[in-house]
Amino acid sequence: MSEELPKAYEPQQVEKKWYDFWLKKNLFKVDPQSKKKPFCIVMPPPNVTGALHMGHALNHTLQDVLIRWKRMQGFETLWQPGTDHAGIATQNVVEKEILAKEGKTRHDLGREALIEKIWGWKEQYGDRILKQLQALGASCDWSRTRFTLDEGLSRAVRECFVALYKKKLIYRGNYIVNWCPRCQTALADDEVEHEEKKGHLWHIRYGSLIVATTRPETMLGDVAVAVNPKDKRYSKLIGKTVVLPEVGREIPVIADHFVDPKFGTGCVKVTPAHDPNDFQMGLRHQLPQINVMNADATMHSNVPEKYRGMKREICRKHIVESLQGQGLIEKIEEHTHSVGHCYRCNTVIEPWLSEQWFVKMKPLAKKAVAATRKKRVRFFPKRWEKFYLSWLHEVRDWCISRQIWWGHRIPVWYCSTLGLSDSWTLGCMSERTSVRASERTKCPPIVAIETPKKCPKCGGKNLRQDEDVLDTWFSSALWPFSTLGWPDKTPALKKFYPNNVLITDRGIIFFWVARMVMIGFEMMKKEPFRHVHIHGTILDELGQKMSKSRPETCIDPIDIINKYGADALRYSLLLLATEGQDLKLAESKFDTGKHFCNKLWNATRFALMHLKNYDGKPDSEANLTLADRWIFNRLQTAVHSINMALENYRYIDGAQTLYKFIWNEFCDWYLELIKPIVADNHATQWNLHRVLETILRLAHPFLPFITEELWQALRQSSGRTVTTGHGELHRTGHGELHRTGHGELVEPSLVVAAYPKPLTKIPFVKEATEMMLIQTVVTAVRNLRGEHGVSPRQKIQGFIHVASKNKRNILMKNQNDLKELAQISELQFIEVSQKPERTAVAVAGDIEIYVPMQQLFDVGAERERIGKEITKTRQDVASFEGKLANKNFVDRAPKEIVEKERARLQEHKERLQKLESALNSLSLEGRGEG
RNA sequence: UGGGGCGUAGCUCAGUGGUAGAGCGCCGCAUUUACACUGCGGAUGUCGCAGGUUCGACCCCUGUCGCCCCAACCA
Repeated sequence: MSEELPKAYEPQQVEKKWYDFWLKKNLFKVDPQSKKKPFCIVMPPPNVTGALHMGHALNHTLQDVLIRWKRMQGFETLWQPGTDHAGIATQNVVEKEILAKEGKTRHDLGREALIEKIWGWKEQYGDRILKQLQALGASCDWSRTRFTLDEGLSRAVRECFVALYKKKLIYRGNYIVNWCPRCQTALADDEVEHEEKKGHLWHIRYGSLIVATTRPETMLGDVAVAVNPKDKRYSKLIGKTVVLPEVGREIPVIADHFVDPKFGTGCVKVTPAHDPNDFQMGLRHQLPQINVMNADATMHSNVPEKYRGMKREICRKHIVESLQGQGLIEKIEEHTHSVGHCYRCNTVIEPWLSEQWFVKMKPLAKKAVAATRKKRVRFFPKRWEKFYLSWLHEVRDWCISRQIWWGHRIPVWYCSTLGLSDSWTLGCMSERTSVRASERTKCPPIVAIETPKKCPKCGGKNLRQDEDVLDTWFSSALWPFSTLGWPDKTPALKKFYPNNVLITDRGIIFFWVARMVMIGFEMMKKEPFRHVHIHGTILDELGQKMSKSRPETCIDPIDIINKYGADALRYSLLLLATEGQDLKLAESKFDTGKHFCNKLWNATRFALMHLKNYDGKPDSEANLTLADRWIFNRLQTAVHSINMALENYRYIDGAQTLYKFIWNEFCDWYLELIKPIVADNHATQWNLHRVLETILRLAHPFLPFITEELWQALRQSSGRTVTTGHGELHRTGHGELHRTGHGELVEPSLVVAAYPKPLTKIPFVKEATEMMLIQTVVTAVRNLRGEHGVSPRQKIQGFIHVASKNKRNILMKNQNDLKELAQISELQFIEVSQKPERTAVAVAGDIEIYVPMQQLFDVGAERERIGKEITKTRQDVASFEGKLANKNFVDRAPKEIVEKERARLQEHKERLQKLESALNSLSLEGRGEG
């Protein structure tokens, strides 16, 4: 026997010890050569600059529960960890730091130096979030940790880019894109967040017309005014021209169906270089595109001199003032509209014309849709499937080039043999567009996995790589196979692709899930994963998303781990994680998990105290008490439902079942029942041991740390001869042996112990029913005490009448338990006629328990109590009678339902009768007394 | 404008076509006992509103109100 456990669970001392032990024993390490069935989850790679937040905590708890469960079930489990290089975010972080520390911008440093600095930063801080995941208990194979920008994954990105380019699924084009003037890069459509903003609608006179605009500063790039062809007001003007104020340019009036005659004045200024709709309109009418802004959203040199270099917001002010001065502002209206913001830095997005690389999405989406229809990819809960399909149906081409330096540089080279200047790489995209090196040389771009030595067309050696890098999500899209070694045909890739399940938040279904499915099919010909489990989003107490910009809304998981323990954090989250529903969180919620851990801790403490003299040897089931049999029945029922719950991603059901079983059955009833006898009953000791040991295995995926601590303590307490219930231990594939050869344990850990398997037939069903009867009677007596304010410890005398012979036998046989739990000193089984005078009565079904009043019970209170029960029972009886009096019900309802109602009516009638007679005798007594 | 979710006890949320559940909180009782991070007992609901289907609706259908999320449009 080891030292006794402390009185309360102290997670801080336990967690680190076991996590280190698991790592040291390589228990999370996968063996791709193993013959065991594979089970693989890839972690949604957290942002390398990130710190663990509650969303991660929930997401990784769910993954860990699943992976630990499967590992214990004997699967070869891989939980693939890693981080994402998060191009824009990471570059922003490091740029800010350099500016603060050295006062330098990235341009002062230059590309190579900045990238070097970022790698340095990554080496120093990049594993912070992974360490935090370890504190949570995440059982990933850390030896396989990958980073989207590491060498292998970069090769995968280049392979994929080249393959898609060759299939004409990647193209380069001059389009209007979402441009963040602060990050100075293009963004994909879904990287733009729209916010409702109060603004103005300025009505500006353009010669004979009045246009309405929310962005007067873009008028400098206007090339036309459009009206609806059916709009009679303006039909005469179509084909005419007007003079653009401020600029003096003559621009045509065109007719286009896009224009809504009912909005504003019905006249739209057309600025193809600064508005996506105008861009399309411009293409339809072959209009020029005049870019009036620089990359930083200051005004370009092609606008009137007085506006050049102004920020767009300032320019707007000046233009409006100038127009007002000329009397050209006809009206200013309040106008609310949604404005796009950069999802990384919240700067207002500028729609901007530039040359970018795109992925053609329609053909990819088609395959993904087909596969989803064929159930190759299934969503849990199912509704997210529709959500994802509807996005795929309307998918637009994906802008994948980013004008930043941190990321996978686009594997495209341009031949510049003719000795052109570098002008095409300048920051201003319009200039860059106007001078294409490749166009001048007439050599096509070279798209290659390896850096080319010379131009295959002209043999020129003056090659220059495209300056842009790829969207981070491009590399994330390859994650399910790039992490397994692709493009090499590794054993891991063979064994673990497709992955079994992806667990994530709905927020990245478009960004990531859909793109993985599309790219997975395109590159691997197979779905990346079979199931997608979408869990809820964590909200703060007020139901708002937790946001770094409002730190007061955030609860830091690491704080919670320090204060409550990782198991408490995990378990509390699991109890809140309703299927796919968002969860409101307040710190107080973590008490539940903490209390539960402490309960389990103390139950084990109790067991260890009472197992001190247990020899660790099995006994015979024949020697088990009713309580022993009952708890074994309840245990097996729990085993069954917890396995079912996990099978269906219903973590909350699993966690709740565990809670109820451990707290309300094992602790509240079983431990109380065995208390008086366990110390010298070998069979019960054996049963207590096996049930507790199974509980710890059952609970381990939910509560990895405390269960390991307790399981090891239990193991040591009974020496090494104890086998693990129904289980044997699994080999992990690496390092030492962890299983029982023939009952002998070598370096065991709960991590690789067998998960309790549901038995084909749940045992001791009869005993479970018997126990229920005892519980009913005990509860009835306790209720009586409670209602009369009689102390739970105050022993009372009891007389019990049981109409059914069978039930009476059961109760007689187990009267010691009954007496113990109900604190009855003397219990007599009687006929109704033998009922003593002056008693309080509890009625449970067809059983009556009479308790002599003595000084403990108050006649008045008892009359009142019974009166209340009678009222309620009468209501019940009336309700059943009403139902059964309804001919339609009796004729049409299923027979068994009608029978059930009849039985219930009978039961309640009897109960009523008993209560009435009890009240009656009390009343007589009352009169007698008076 | 379209899609989706939610509305059940004071709070946070489960739930099933057959008399409404849990945790927390609240009230009463218990104090050398595995655990006060405890035990025993109790109270608490027009299941958003209105219709419909059904023998029977919290559950299915229709409408409606409120809150939230997503997408599209917004000159």
